[in-house]
Amino acid sequence: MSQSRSTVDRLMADASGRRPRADARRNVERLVEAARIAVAEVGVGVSAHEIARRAGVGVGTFYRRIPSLDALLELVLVEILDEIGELADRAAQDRDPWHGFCAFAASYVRLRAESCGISEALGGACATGLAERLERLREHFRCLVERAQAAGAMRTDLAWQDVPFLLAAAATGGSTVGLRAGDQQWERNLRVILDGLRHAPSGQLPGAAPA
Amino acid sequence: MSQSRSTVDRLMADASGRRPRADARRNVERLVEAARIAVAEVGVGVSAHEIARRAGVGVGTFYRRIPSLDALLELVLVEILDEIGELADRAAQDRDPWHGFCAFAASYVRLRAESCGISEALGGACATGLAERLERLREHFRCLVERAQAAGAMRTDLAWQDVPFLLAAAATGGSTVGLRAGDQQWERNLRVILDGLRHAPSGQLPGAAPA
DNA sequence: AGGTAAACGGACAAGGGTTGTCCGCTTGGT
DNA sequence: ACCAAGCGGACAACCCTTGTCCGTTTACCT
Repeated sequence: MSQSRSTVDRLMADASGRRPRADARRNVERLVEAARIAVAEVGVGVSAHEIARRAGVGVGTFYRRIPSLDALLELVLVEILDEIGELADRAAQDRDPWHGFCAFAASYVRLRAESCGISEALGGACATGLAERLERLREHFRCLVERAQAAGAMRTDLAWQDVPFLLAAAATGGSTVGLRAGDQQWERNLRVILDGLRHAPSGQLPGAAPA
Repeated sequence: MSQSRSTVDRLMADASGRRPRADARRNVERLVEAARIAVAEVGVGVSAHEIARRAGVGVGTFYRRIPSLDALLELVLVEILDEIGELADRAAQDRDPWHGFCAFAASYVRLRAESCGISEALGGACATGLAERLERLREHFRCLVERAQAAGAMRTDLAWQDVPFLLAAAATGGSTVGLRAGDQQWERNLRVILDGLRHAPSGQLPGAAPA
């Protein structure tokens, strides 16, 4: 929320020193919040009109304060990526490496499962502002995984680079073969994957670690 | 290939008894093959022009024999779903339930990983012709999983409905946090997941099995 | 209360993508 | 050599997108 406040402030910043009208600020707040929800529900492909509609304002109002649709989307995504970064920081300070890793994994998978926009942002090639965050995130993954492996809690026949893929996998929801995933499917998936990560390997992993 | 032949034959079938010209048949073959590759590489969102371009023919040629883009896509998808059904049949006849399950899982995940169109077809709400195949496929999953569980090879705290989600998860490829998956990432994912499926559970799974 | 500038909403233009058609030209088969 | 079947791709029609513009409304200040 504090994040969201500063985001709104940045958008409201005006070249002239004039203080903006109260309804203007309220509408920008609504737009940012609507964008956040829409990105989660619809994904990064959401349209400006759709966000305006959800915010209960016209498109004109959208474009008065927001430089472009892409700018708003990047704002929202960067905000969430920074949250993920904080989660990783906290997990890295856990006394128990395995417990810290599991805690982070759960938060990460949950965020991915609940916001398809974040999954897309993490998955696809993306804007300049995000690339920097992704690099930090990779560092976090490396740190958490290697610590858990060093503590003997995680199998060592896989590379830290495998773990982002496995956690992305755990977040796979939607539906398959006509079955619709419940809200907790990601937790069930994650449990199985964590069990697979902990136990002794059943032979050499095929292929090489991703670069 | 024999599948593909009959598919082409169906498309070439003409109201009048006239035998079609050789170039016409060749072009339809090329179109079906191009559609298959395009569905794998691009997904079910591929356009008619794109398929024609890949086949090296004009759009006019596309629409002469093919009733609609959707019809062609469904044709291609049904073909692959039927292949998957055959794989499941074969796996169900394996003497060793766990080995049979693993063999099917590997083929299934591989197909999903290598054809994003199939993943989409399995994942999304879909056309009438596919729904029937999905139902058969669910039956196959249930059979394979319950057999492996009855043999004591697979943990029993999860439902057969969880397994399609886990295998869909294993097929997750593309890229995450800026890392691009190699050709064998799905094999590495699957290995970890299979290890997680086999071993004794680490407590009750959260939530309920998907309906 | 009333004046005024800021803000609003949504019709609109412009652009890009889609499916599917049509017709002048080419080519395979007899 | 003939000619119908087949070909290619320009084209129409449609949909959805982003972003602009302007007549109307509204918050704020005196």
